Amino acid sequence: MKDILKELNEVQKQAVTQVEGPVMVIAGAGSGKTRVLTYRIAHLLSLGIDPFNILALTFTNKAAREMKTRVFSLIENTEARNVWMGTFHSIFARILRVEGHLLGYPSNFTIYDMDDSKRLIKAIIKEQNLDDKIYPPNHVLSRISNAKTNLISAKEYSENLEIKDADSMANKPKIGILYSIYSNRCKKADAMDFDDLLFNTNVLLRDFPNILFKYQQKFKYILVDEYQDTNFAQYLITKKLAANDENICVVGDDAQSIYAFRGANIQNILDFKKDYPDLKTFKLERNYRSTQTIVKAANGVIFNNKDQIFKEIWTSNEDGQKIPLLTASTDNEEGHLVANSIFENKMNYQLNNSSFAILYRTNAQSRSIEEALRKKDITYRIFGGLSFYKRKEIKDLLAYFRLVINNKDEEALVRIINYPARGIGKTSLEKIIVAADKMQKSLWEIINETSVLGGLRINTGSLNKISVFVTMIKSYSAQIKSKNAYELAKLIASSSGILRELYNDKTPEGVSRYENIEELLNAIKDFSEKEPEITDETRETGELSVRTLDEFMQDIALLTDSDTNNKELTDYVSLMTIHSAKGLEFPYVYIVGLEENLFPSIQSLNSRADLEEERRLFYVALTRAEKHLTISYCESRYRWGNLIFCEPSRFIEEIKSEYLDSPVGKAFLKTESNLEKKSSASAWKNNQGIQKNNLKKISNITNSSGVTSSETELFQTGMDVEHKRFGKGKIVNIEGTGSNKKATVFFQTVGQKQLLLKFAKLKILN
DNA sequence: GTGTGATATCTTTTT
DNA sequence: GATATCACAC
Repeated sequence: MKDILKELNEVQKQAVTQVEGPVMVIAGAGSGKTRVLTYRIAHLLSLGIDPFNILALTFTNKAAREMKTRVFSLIENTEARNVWMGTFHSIFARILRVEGHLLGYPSNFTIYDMDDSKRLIKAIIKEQNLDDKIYPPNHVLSRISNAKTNLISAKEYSENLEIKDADSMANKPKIGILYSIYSNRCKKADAMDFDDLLFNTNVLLRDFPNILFKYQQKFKYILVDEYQDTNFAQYLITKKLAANDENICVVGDDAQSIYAFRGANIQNILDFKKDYPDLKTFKLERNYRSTQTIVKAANGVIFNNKDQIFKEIWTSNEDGQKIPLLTASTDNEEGHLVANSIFENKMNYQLNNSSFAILYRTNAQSRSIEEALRKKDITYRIFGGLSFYKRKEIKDLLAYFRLVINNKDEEALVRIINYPARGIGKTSLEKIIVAADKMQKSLWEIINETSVLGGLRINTGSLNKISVFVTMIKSYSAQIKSKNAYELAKLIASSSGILRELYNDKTPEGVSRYENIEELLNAIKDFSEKEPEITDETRETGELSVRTLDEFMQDIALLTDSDTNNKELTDYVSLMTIHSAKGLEFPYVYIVGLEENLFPSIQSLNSRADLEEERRLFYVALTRAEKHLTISYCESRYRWGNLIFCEPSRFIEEIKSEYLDSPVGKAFLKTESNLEKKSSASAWKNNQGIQKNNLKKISNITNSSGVTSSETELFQTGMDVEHKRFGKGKIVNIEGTGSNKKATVFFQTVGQKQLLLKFAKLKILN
């Protein structure tokens, strides 16, 4: 093995080689945090430490994957794949699959995602005859989630006077009851939600000392990434696991703590020393990523926060260019300005699309940007948002898999008992749910017992249909262990009627759904043919099992972000929220939508802590940039369909003017005061004018590209068109002449297609 | 019991 | 502007 330590600076090397005892690494943005983690793992392995004794925890799948690839590239030895590297949730799920029986869960328990939890809580609120205006599902869910991440059980929640008072004061005294019903229902369904994975792991380690001991022995070396984002449950679990040897190394940056809203407690990193008096602390303050300008601008911004560990991030990189501030009158114009700027930079410096990232505060902002990029024919990819696994047709088929694997999975059952329509309607289902509640049984147990089902006064037609359904699911369940994942998945997809249903749907949406199902089946095929993973069990028995459907489902249950691997796309501009950009870096970064009430978000303005979190978020955004950073805001934007006016964000002013591209920087102050004085009517008129101008500009450009008189000449870039089969779309590019003229059209449902205009029979929509 | 239009709510960020 | 739910007709 090469001497990897040579590739580290002095502090990094110390952090990597301090193998024994508690270690905390405070790693500023771009200071080589991931480098320290990966080299530390490599170093541990090079010392001959068994990979099975190493546990590395991250927050996102992306980070886990990144870490794996980087460790693999450092260590030629394939043993590295036996290190337990993964997200908190996936590692704990793995433990619970083995040990969960102690808590009364089978190893095939289902993991409920947010949608499932929401559906369930909604149903419960309704069943309890509560007003969902007083008990908004999201709010109830977040109360429950909050309790769980602080390890407060439903029972403790109801008995806690302080909580009781708080809920009564808020006129929501029933939340404790909802919590306890929700927990019961999950339990009855053999299901855990995201928070349960943490909560139950803690219960397991708390109530079963022998299990705690087992994992303490196993995980002799623990590494935790992004420690500033741990919540109480995660904090306590890692502490327990490390209690024996105290070989725990946490890496983080308090300035980048951006998950307080979901229970992360910044105090965990600030107080780490209290738990481990003989802690060794290393501060990585040298930034290798960004230019002087970017580093100093970011330092200036974060300086406005009160709560932080003092550190001075510095860099010896070049000064770099100042930060341009783009001012747009509308969100669409903002998109154009950004797209133009990217286009120019690409041309001037001969850059790939992948050198660029556009970051925003909310997912909804991506649309105007997307349109502008499409018009400029710049390939992009959106991360987050509606991922593959969240699409309806995919969730439907997955619900079949889930029910087959775990018959008690209520959410899955409700979803598909009548999909495709098989004559089991609302009334029958309601009777089943009521009976299940009364008898404290799962829905499956009700419909699986003919004697019970018979007593429910469901009409005989439906009764027969239910029993056919039960028989079908049972026949699949019987084949889980014998068939490989792909064979069984294909069988279910076709014989359940899902494939037929979608095949018969010839609308563009239907076609695309059918293709998505095919894609899912292909993914399962890949999975089935992949070499089986070496587990602890394999290690003991030497047996490599068939890759079955339930293994596949375990693999994907916790994949939520953009984890589908797009094979064709390689060079694209990245679009994502700042939250999902954490840990990434790009040469050119655009931060858009810097407006009051959007960034900082309107809901963060009430408390200092929330505002500071927004500022840290801005800090994260700034420090993603390597060479060049651009920020932008607009004076008006569409939000929930209405035009609203915006003021520039306070964060813009927090960047010292010496780092901003000044002429634009000064101008915004004027616009701000002007805008306030403008009556909304005149501002609106003004705005219309601007939009018209923009339209004109665009059509001028496209008009200039060759004119001959034929029908195909009517089509121009940017037009909205409709296609008989693909539906509505937008022309993004036109090339060729005369009868060979081709158009690239981006369709809402099926994506980009190249069409020969003389055959396409496109209808112009506007 | 099924399918279709009308309408309310939504937008913070994610495992 | 988009989605999920609801009322209503068949």
